[in-house]
Amino acid sequence: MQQYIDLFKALADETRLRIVVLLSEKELCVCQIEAALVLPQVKVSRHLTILRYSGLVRCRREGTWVYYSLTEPKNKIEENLFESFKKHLRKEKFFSADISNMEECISQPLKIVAEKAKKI
Amino acid sequence: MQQYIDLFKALADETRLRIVVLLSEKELCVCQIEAALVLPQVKVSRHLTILRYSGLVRCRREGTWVYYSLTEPKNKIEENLFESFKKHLRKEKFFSADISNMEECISQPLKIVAEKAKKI
DNA sequence: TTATTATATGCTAATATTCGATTATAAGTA
DNA sequence: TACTTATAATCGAATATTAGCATATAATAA
Repeated sequence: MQQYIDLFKALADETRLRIVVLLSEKELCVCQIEAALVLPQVKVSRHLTILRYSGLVRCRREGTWVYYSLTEPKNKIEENLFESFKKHLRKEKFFSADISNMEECISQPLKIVAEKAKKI
Repeated sequence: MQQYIDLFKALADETRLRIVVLLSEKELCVCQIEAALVLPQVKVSRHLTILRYSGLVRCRREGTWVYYSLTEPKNKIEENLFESFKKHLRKEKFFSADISNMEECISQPLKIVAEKAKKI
């Protein structure tokens, strides 16, 4: 029971939902998420931590950069929901704009993206 | 965007999630929900109001009794999620107990159920 | 070592959510 | 009409969540 409450709580915040939709496309590092969503470092990092505690994402460090990705679904609800995100949510205006931004970001070197993110 | 946040917020509460799972089985009146979930009237009524505002459920009055049911899904995410509830969540220990309780309730006359609910 | 860069965390104020107790409403019945 | 029953709404206290600023950590470079 609690696992489902936690799942919906994790998704019931705009910043976190946007992050999750981005990550359901691709593993990303923090500065790429900041730049794609045009959100300040503290905000992104804080919500990534919450998502990590909720078990929805994991991270791995590569030098100074930390890459985040979705974890494997822990139950059928989660599995179907995330398939649903990839299939439907990404097409919605708001989310597709985020994804376009993200795609532009990942086409550039991390240093440039980090610079851009710093100015938010 | 906001519609998805609202959806997950609505489901991110134990009482509301239990109610929604019950209602995805069958239209029910308030006292049947109280009795099935063994929760006091105020609590059930308040959360039904929240679910009503979120657009997940509707109600119709029949004499003194008010019957609640799920509305038609407003988007693909909602549609898939609710199919998922009917297919998977109902089988989980916690929810299947609620559903058994509910089934016993609906086999009895409303007056008896209302009496039982009053004692919670 | 110190400096720099990328990311995380403490602290606090603002805001939102939940709850229980009480009171209100609306329909049915005597 | 008054009375009962089923359900809803209001109020205040307790608790949880979010945001921003400042600071901390961890890796790298000089």
